[in-house]
Parts: sequence; structure tokens; C-alpha cells
Amino acid sequence: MRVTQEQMRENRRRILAAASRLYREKGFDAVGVAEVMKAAGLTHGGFYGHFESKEDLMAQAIAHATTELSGRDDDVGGFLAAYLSPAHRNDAANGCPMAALAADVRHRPPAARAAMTAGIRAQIDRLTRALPDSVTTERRRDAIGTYAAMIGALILARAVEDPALSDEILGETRAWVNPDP
Amino acid sequence: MRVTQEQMRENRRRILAAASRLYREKGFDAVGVAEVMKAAGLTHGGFYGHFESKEDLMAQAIAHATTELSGRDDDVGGFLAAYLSPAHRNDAANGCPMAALAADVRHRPPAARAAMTAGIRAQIDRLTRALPDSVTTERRRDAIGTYAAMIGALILARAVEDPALSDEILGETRAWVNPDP
DNA sequence: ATCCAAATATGATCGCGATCATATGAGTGT
DNA sequence: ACACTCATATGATCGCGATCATATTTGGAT
Repeated sequence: MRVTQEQMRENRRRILAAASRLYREKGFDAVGVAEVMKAAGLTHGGFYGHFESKEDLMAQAIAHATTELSGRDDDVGGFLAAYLSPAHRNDAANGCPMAALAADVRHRPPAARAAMTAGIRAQIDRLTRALPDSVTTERRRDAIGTYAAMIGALILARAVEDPALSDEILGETRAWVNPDP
Repeated sequence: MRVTQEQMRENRRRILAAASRLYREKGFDAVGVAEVMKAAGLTHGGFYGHFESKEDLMAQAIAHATTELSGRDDDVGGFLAAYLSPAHRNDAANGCPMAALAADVRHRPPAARAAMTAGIRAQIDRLTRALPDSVTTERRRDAIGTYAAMIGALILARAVEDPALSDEILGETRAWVNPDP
């Protein structure tokens, strides 16, 4: 059956949202086109009316996730605490797309890597603007180091099966990158 | 044909070495049993004489890689420089198994996660022993934060397609975690 | 109102990869 | 030497997932 142009755009948005959530939760390979379409409330056949291929979907889903999650630029401390929280660790599906997919994107075609690169660059720039100035270090260096530690800690905390060690990695990294508060 | 007990153990070692290299290079999903066996100089059928399943192989390959790469504990500065070098970024196949596989292991069965957990714990302990003592921070906290930053930076550097940004992430993180030298 | 094109649904196809069944042939203990 | 067992080789099987072919239904323009 046919559908309103409005409805079609909405369906496309649904597909992207479902894909970006499923990819973050399970990884690119574990999520099939049919599963994405089902999660979007559609059937698998219509997929190729919206996207060229699964590769195309991966790239657009990354872009969708990275542009959607751009919060406010103030309150770095709060951002850090939320990022390195057990809640974020336990909810990859709605969390940071870089922590969930950056390692995976290494094996993906150029379009997906380009989208990821744009997201990483934007996040570093945002952090650079948000971080407090310091006499001893440069802001951009701080931003890059802090971002790397955040992502590394979240990935490690998610990889580890021992909850105590996982919590320790989150908590100690948070104290380490932000010693003052 | 049959083979010496010695030869069989050697074959098993070859399979593990090939698997650990291929997994680090391409990820778990992209590497099939047949490819691993071929890289080890065998045919795919004999695989189940050595391992229960692909899951079993994944877990043992992680353990193999993590126990093999335990270098000396001194010279943290040199270790850091090598870890955050373009050479390491470009050679995931022979590099740190955590940077290559920790994010992936999140989607794997318990055995693989247990092996990865053991490797991460050992590496944190090793770094804790190797880091210089400090008045302002605790050694274990330093170790965890530094390790997180190293892994995060390497993952980001490998995800990014722009070589300039990739190099910058490596270099700035290195300067950030180790400001003195 | 009517016709047409477009969006989705339904149902192949096609290749790939994990696992298993059977065959082969050479180590191993007697 | 001999029989026998076991490691490997060869060749199915089996399910899954990406992609495509065809059908269906209804927006949208005339």
C-alpha cells in the first residue's frame, strides 16, 4: 500500500532511529535489515526504497545518532559524571555512539567511517570549547585526552564481566580526569 | 592422515596464533573458521578436533593474545610511546587485544568475556606496579585512568579516517597522560 | 471520479559460514 | 609387523541474512 509523503518521511526517521539504537546495542553485524524494519514497524522488503544498502544505512544511522545526542555545552562536570555512570554503561542502546561503535567502524566502508569521523571531530571541538582554561595545559589537548579516557573507560567497563571492577574503572577514571570537584 | 602428538600441539598453537591475529585485524564476525584454519595451514574440517566451537576459539584466542603480549614492567614512558604510535595504530593484527576486541567482546558469550576480564585486570595491575608513585594521586587510579586514555585514544585514532586528526589524537593523548618527558 | 506512480508487503533467490558425517592414512602400543 | 585409533581431509547440510521480483494498495494530480 502507498502512504503519505509525510508518513514516508516519518517512516524513514523511524528506521534510522531503530537502526541507531539496535546497532549501538548489538553491533552492526548482529543486526539484520529485517530486524531493523520490524523494529520500525515495517516489513523487510520496503527497505530498499529508503536506503541503497545496509552499508548506506550504517552510515546514516551513525550520522543520525551523533547529531541527535549533542547536548548543551556547559557543565562539563555533569556531562562527565553522566557519561561515566553505571546507568550509561548499562544502556548502550541509547548512549554514546562512539563508545558503542567506534571500534567497529574500523571494519566498515568509507561512508560509515566518514560519518564517525565527523562525529568525533565535532565532539572534540565541543569539549574544547566547554573545558575550563588552564595555565599548565592547552584546552584542545585536555579535550582530546579527556575524551579518550572517557571512551576507553566506558568500553572497558562494558567489556569487563566483574561488576566491582567495572564500577571501579568508571569511578576512578572519573576522579582521574576531574580531580577537583 | 594422522600426525605426531607434538605436531598436533603445534597445530593447535598455530590455530590460536592465526585466530588471535585475524580476530584483532578483522573482528570476530568477519573471520570464519575456514579462514583461520587455512591461515594455520590446515583444512576447516579438523577444527572441531581442537575446539568445541567458534565461541570456544574466541575465548582461547583472547587468552592467548593477552598472555603473550606481557612485556617488561619497567619503562612506562617507552611503553606509552609505542602504544600510542602510528605504527601500533596501523598494525592492529599484532597489537593490543583490548584496543582491538574489548568493545566487541561485549556481544560475546561469557567465556570470551571472562578471558578479556582477566587480561584487563592483569594489565591494570601491571600498570599500577609500573607507574611512578605520586603525592597527589594514587597509583591504581593513575593506572586505570592512563589505561583508559590509551585504549580510548587508540580506538579513536583507528576509527577516524583523516590521518591528521588521527595523528593528533595519538600525539595529544600521549602528551596529556605523560606531561613531563 | 479516475488513472498512474509510488510505497510497502510478500515471497523468492543466492551465497556464506558453522557444524557435522564420512573417508583416509599415518602414528602408537603390543 | 599389525591392528587400531586418532588427527586431518573432503564433502555434505542447514539456517540465516542481504538483495531482488512481483503484487497490492492508495496518495496525488488531472
